[in-house]
Amino acid sequence: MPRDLPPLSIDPCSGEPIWRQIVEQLKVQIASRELTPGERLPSIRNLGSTLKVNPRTVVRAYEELGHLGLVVTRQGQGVFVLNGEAREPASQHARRAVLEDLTRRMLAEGTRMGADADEMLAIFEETCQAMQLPLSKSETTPRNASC
Amino acid sequence: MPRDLPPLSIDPCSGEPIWRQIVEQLKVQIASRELTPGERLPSIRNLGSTLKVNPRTVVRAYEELGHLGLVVTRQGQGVFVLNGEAREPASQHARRAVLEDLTRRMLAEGTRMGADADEMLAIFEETCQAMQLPLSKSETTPRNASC
Amino acid sequence: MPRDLPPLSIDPCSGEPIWRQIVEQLKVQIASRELTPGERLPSIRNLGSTLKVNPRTVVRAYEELGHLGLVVTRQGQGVFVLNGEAREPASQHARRAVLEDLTRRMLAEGTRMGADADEMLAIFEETCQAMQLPLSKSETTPRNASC
Amino acid sequence: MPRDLPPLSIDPCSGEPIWRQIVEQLKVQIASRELTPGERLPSIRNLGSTLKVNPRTVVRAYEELGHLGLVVTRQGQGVFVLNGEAREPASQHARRAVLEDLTRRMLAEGTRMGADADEMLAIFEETCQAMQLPLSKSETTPRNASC
DNA sequence: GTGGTCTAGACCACA
DNA sequence: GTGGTCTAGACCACC
Repeated sequence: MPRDLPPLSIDPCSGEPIWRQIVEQLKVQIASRELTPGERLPSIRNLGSTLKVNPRTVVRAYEELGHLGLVVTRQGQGVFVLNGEAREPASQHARRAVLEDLTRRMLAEGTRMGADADEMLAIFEETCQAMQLPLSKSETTPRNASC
Repeated sequence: MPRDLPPLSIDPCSGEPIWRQIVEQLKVQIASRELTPGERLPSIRNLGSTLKVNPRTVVRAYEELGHLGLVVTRQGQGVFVLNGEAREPASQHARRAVLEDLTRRMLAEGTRMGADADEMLAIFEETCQAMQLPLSKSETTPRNASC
Repeated sequence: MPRDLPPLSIDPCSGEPIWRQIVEQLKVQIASRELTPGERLPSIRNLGSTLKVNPRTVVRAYEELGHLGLVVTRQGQGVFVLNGEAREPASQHARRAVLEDLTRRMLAEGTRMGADADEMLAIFEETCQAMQLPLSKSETTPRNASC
Repeated sequence: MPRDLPPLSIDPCSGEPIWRQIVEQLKVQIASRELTPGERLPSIRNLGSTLKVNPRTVVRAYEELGHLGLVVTRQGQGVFVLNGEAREPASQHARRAVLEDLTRRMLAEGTRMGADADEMLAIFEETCQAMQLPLSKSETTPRNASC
């Protein structure tokens, strides 16, 4: 008996393709362990009717997740989340390029909307916590007040 | 005599539309003050031939920057960077929603590629510095002043 | 089965760009509820061939309506009229500035053509009625109820 | 000795051509008698330097006003406002078509920005008053309070 | 010189 | 079927 999976929110009016919206949200859920390795994703028909989108669109999203190495399709059984540790990580150099680019875009968008770097850092740290990605230098732990 | 403007790198094979690639890079350059308020962007024809893309594609990008409130076009003169301070910022609520989403995506992508939260925080801070967005960094300043 | 949509009249010889003519007429139709919220606009290709203009020109018009917050496009499905009530109104101050300017221009043009204020007021009131924008008209209701 | 003429405000960033902005504002000033028949407009060089625009642009605007029959150029002497009564008015039918169109656009734009018909009527009446275009049914005059 | 408009047509992505 | 992107080129308007 499959547990209730975390919901997805789709905006058909957004410029972003629906299949990509699904991919992005599932990527986040997998990274934050809301979807755990070995777990089965909702069936294509099921998710399609839940989100009120064409099943073909769901197929497109699951294919993309497969290409990214996050899920695997077992014929006739369904689509399953893969174990992250099993995948070999990208080179640090490649990671850095991608992450710098994403960070630059986030900072640019935040700046455009009037946020400063501190505000964005706070959001960054909170989001790490919310996604259960621990930061080693826990700057929110109490420091000896008596010092 | 116009100064040399920072270069743009376009990948026509990437799935991302060329005009959007231009927008993203110019957004970053404006946020980081590589392009300063009042400065003129390269002319449409000029940038088109530099990037080897159709001038119409550049027009599309400049229009989008105009809708984002980052540039204005003065007829017959060119397209100019607007002063960010003049724009009224988005509500903190709206900012937060957008920035949380972008951050979640970045963290998810980083996790997928094998980075941990500390590595991403380091990249975040370096990128802030590189884009000249100062952090007050109170959490790294010594706390033992009273010690 | 889509109903017959109200016709548009385009004058390619007018100095006004065709896409802007389309925008203006659709704005009026949306304001007067000739096009109701949720309704689909004619498809780009369809309207293009109807008006004998290039589909790109129609795209330009629909994009502008999107930026004005009057329509949204759903990928692969079409362009749909948005619910006006859902949009938050502009500040009264901003409204006033724009409307005063438009009114001044209308009065100036009418004066130039030999109309007086009463004639223009009559046209104003009739047009309100034709567009189904009800006036409370307290100033024309009989005031002698207590007499 | 020419009196100080009412100022013009030009926005080079607005999409509207500068020469048309000049035309529109002068049309309003002539209709409201801020510029009286027989009066001389500022010289082309003068207005060009005042508004910081190319003198050619001013020429374009004055030409248009000439075509509209609002001013006349006397070689070597300047550009003069014509007497409105001297022009024969357009047919009522033509007037009506133009004014209805302008009114529809104003109502559509106001509706988009969240104004209702009463608000727009109030602005209409105030603007008539500000432009010295008297309305015969003076709905703002006091009615017998004792009734 | 600058940007803006319109056309014609190919190709792709989305649902 | 829908809309989105890119190209190529002509022509105009603006300053």
